[in-house]
Amino acid sequence: MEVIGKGTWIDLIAYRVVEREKSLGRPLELIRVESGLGASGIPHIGSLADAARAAAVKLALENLGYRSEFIAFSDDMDGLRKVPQGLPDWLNSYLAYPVSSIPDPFKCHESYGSHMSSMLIDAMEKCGIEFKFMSGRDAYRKGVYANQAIKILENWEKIGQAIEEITGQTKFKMQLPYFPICENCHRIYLAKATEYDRESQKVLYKCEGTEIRKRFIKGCGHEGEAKVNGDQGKLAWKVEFAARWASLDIRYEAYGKDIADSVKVNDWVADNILNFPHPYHVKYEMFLDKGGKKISKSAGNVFTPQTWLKYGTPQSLLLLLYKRIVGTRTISVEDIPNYMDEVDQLEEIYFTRKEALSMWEIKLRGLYEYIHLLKPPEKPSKHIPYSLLVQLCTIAPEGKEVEYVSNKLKQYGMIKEADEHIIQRIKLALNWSKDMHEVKREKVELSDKEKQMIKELINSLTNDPKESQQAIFQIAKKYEVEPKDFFKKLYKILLGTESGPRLGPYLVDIGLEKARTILSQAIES
RNA sequence: GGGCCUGUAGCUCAGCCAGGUAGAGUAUCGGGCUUUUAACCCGAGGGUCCCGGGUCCGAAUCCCGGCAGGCCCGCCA
Repeated sequence: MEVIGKGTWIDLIAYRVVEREKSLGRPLELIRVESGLGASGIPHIGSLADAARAAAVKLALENLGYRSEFIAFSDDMDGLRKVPQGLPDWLNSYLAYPVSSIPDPFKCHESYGSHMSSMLIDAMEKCGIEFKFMSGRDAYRKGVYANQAIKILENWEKIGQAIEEITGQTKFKMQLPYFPICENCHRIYLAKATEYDRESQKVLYKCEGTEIRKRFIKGCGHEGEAKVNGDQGKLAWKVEFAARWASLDIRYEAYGKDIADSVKVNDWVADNILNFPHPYHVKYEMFLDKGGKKISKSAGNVFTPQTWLKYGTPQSLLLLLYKRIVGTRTISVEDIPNYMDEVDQLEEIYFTRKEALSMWEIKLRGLYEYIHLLKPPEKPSKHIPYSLLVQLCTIAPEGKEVEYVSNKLKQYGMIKEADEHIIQRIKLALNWSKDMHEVKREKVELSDKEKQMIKELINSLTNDPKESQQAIFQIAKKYEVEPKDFFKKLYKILLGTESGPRLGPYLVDIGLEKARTILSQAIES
């Protein structure tokens, strides 16, 4: 069997795009792919997935020998329909405002919309993804798809009929698929446009109000007109993609199953009204949050790419997104160690298995190249299991974690010197350990005898791990207590668990001063 | 009402989209670490790949039909 590109699903999509374009007879000088960047809420990992995968298809097309471009398109003309959890209440007074007209609640960007887009852009940049940015507002302002909008509005009744046939929705039989921004109250969606004037290319509207998310929002009653060629309003989603595809010559765009109906309608509009064969599509399932200990406890905390990057490398995040496209993915911070180790496994395969490969290995090597955006490193890095780093971080004395962990790694003979790469990994594992592997010391019930034993231990601790270890046994023997039980109590006090690392070395590692403090506190309570 | 996803070891899941010897982590059990019970290291057991048909030399994987759980859309975008 002949392998396409790097052998992954990404290559298969690129291949199918090219084959389809050939059969349509369209020019192949430039194959443009697109991804929409949501601008109305905090970008989820799923938002990054859409963009990262489109970027990968672009790379695959180039790898197959075609020129390609990836456009990341910010939907910043969309109105705010719901204030995301965790954002200030005053945003409620901006409901139905285009997100590009709402002040940035974080005060660092031009608008609410640009703040949200910039969070996604930040994640893309951290992953090394290259893209060409476009803003919806700019596109409307410059009249980028004025011609398409005019064609759509001229045929609005035909389209309304098609929308009913495809989705059962009858709304657009009674109004234009165009939402003017009310020039009086500056909100979108509330004004109903029922008439299109071909001569002046204007839409006549009345700001009546509408139901958004089961809540009726009253309009201001203003009657006005909006010029189609400009940013006085926007096309409804049901037709907007089509206009965008046709004017930007988009050949591929993936979509989530939540907007499947809109895509169907847009395909019809592109094919039948705009005479632009719709782009090749792939439908993907949603990402579902599984949450994770501390993370999910704070309300309204969506799983952002930034959250992932706090614990994992960009490559581990891209692995999550590129591994496969089919099927629902549930994501959790608890999975990150697995993905980190899996990246190392892929690297191992990439650098050791270069010939006589099975399809399986070809795919994995391809996957490794894609998580490096087809620019894999020349040499493998040092592999240390993430779980080991986490464990070392968990027992590391506070404030000196990186130093402690790198010293341990040296002792284990795993590294000679802690370079930048290792230190980075330790920091990620440290974040994970702090948030996910929390040491919770609860009050431990102690008998007077046990208190006495601990007091004696405090006095017998020395900087020699062996001596300290022996001290525990000697004290247990002296008080005629099973060493086992004494150890249990000590673990409980120090780590909140019933078992743990060899205590002598551990006590020395955390520092005698600190060990004594913790033990003294336990006696006092 | 329409569409989609999932079902694999006790548990959590990978493998399925391009068919080729059934995998990992965890739990369990056994062994190791010259006074611990290790969170460490080595090893073992553990499977009707949800059920039933079909295609194929060959099916966890592709097709058809069930069963069970979940998700999305249904006049917001």
